[in-house]
Amino acid sequence: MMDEGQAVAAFAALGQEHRLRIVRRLVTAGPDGLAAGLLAEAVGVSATNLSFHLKELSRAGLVTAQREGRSIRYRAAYPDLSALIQFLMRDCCQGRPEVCAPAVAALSTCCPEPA
Amino acid sequence: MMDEGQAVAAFAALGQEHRLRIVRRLVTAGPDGLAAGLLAEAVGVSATNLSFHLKELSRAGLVTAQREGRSIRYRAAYPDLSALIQFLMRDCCQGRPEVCAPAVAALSTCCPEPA
DNA sequence: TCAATGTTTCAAACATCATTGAAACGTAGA
DNA sequence: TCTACGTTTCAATGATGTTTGAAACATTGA
Repeated sequence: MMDEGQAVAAFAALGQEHRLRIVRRLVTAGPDGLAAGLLAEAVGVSATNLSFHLKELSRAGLVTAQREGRSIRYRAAYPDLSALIQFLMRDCCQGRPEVCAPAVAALSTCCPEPA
Repeated sequence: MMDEGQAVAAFAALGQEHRLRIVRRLVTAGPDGLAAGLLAEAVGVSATNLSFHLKELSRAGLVTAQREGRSIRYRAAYPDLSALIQFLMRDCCQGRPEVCAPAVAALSTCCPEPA
């Protein structure tokens, strides 16, 4: 269960153009993730700058790193992204389910069906 | 459909302790929202500081304002919050539905059933 | 019209974040 | 062991964000 401090850190991490691009690129890359070098190219930042942002995202728990030979492979931390969404919407249904139903509907159409 | 710039602004707005509290308090307040004065008390910031943060949230499209006598009533912008969540998860299912299913499941249990 | 209330604006001080280039680090292959 | 490669660390700079208190603004009721 995510607490307020973690959520603030996560949102702050996502509230930066390059970092948001990094996360989205990793999300679309799927569980295999992507090496730092490829990420830098995809996002359009210098290696130095990418490293800075990855450290930030890592601190926020939004990505994970794993060395692989000379490269370092980064992956989106899917469970933490889910937890973040949960946190934001957690309280919204208190007595008023209609309020967050649109969000649920939107996400449901994104994925065929939870198995 | 939310674009990258809007999403960055929204996440940055949420990535600050006081602003996140403001939004969550407004989310739990439901469609009736809350007057600025009550918000300031609930969140624990000065009126001046609250005003600064509300302007930021307003710029990001996350809250709306409406004057009501001497007070100004603020409300969470539910559609924009939904859009933000959609944006974050939009691409995650490309060939890999299992990746964002947990997020969908989490939100589904939060709300009984979308009508 | 005056005073009281609720909120915002402004300017100043302070704190935090992003970017850059050079240097260092770890790994792999010759 | 040497060199090349991929990545991170460091220090310096510039840019942004946050907080504060005083003043201004809008609305209401006397």
